[in-house]
Amino acid sequence: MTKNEIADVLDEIGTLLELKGENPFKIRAYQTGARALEAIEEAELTRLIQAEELKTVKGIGDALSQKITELHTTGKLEFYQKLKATVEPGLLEMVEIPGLGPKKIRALRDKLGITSIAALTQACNEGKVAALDGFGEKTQEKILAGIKNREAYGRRHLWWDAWEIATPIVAGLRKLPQVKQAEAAGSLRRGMETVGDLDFLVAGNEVAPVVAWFTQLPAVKEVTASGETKASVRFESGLQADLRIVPEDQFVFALHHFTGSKDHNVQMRSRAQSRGLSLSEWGLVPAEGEGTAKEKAEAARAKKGKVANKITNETELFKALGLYFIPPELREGLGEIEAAEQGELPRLVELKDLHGAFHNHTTASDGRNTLAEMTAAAEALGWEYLGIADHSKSSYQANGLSEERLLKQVAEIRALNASRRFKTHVFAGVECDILPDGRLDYDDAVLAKLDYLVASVHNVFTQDEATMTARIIRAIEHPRTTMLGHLTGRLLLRREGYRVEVGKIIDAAIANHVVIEMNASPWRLDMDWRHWRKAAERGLVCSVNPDAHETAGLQHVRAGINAARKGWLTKENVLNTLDLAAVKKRLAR
DNA sequence: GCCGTTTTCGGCCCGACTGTTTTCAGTCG
Repeated sequence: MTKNEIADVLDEIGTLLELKGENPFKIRAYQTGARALEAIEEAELTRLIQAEELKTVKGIGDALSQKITELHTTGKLEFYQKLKATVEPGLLEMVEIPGLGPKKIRALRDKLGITSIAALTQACNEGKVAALDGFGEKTQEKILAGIKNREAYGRRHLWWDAWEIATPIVAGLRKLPQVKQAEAAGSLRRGMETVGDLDFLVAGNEVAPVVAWFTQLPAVKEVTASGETKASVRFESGLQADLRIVPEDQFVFALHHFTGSKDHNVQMRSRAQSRGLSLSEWGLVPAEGEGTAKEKAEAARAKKGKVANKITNETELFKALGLYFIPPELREGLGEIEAAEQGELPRLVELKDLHGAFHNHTTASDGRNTLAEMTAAAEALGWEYLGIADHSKSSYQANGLSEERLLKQVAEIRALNASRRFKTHVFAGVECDILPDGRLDYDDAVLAKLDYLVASVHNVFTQDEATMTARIIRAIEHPRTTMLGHLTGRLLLRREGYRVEVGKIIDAAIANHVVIEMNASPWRLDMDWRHWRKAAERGLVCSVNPDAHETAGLQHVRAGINAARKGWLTKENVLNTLDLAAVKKRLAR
């Protein structure tokens, strides 16, 4: 079993234990263990298991170590199977209905014998649920609405789509006279590849006009809540958004809190606690004494107290806990706090570091803009160079280029550069299919005419993991291969990637001086950011590639930079931060 | 179930909101 599959099992064990009413801390231990596991590379996991050192991983102890080992070696876990047999499968589905948690689900099962969503729907319609102790009319309605919306609104959204909606809203909020500061927090701010909902945060004292502006936005389809400090809406796409308005001196704490992630916040609070402090969205206050953290923070503000008042931005908040500023993208609870304590946080790559980008398509294959249009767009972005890489001949469906058409395009590119029509230099490349046996799609004589080559898998996704891995490694070992395209072929929210042994491919890429791309298409963001930190430490070079099929697609490098930052990458780790002269030198190797 | 610059036992992040309640449990983030 792969580590992600094992992590899924641990998460499910956590949910099953919840449904059985187990100790909440035990449940959390399984969830923490799952997160710890996801942060380990596949090969490293194998090594740890063989060396019996799994217990050295923080969050994994005796029990989890034994269970992970069993899952990894046999693909099964007796404990899990027995546990699963004691909980009706329908109850697991019911957890996804908003407003229903383990306690209520158990009450429904114990008192009404409900073990499926269908039975639950019927009981609600018959009014039986409202009659239960602890339930009522509102709860019954909410459950029915939740069941109805589960399909339509339960899904996540691409970061890019969420960002396009959020950006003008933040700008609009900042223009309101009542607003002192405004940010979009949450997974959007952390640059996650997909976003569940939007969290807007505003500093200001007047609530009503801001809420009114927000709930009357043209894109709003439905206002789901509107209160004294908060409003919630749903957009046409099903994307939900919360707006919170807080006093100006609380803004920084709320911003940090609602940016998350949950794991990061848990660790930060734990750290505060070990220093005799209590951290919440209200402030950072001494932990001892009477009252909640909220009351203490309010008291501190009322008398212009020291702790809460001094901190006006996140840098100061982190500093108060002995940490350097942690960029939002790193706040996943994956070691960023330890690194911040040691002063070992990387200086993350930024959008403005890019001098150009490889892997872009034109009308020659399946792009929607011509070579000249794409080059003009790159010039408008201030890029020194643009790499063209249209599809190769085996990609019939994408109008892949025959040898003749490819060589014609190379000649066109050479002529365009010679004409000095654009300031942007164009590199002639190809996105070359990796054939099912790992060979490339053209003869060496043709490939020798190119400046660079992106090797990608576009067909026969069904090969088993070992075969696919060997196929890709063979392509990496080809002397003409510059970089590997979309490592797994995944399409976010639509299609899983094909199965590959990522660690082996990373090893092969490093050994052969092959770059692996961060495909910046918002649907791909492949290779996944979770692999990059360790891969880059071992010497792997990244290229942030837009995979643009039209001029607007070049902008997608923004999403790629996000993902690269989540992977702890610096400017030095990214090929296309090099200037033109340096890139030419690198490609000539 | 995990973990330990006071602990190998006794803790484990914190608060808002909702709906159901006369003081709070459950859910959510």
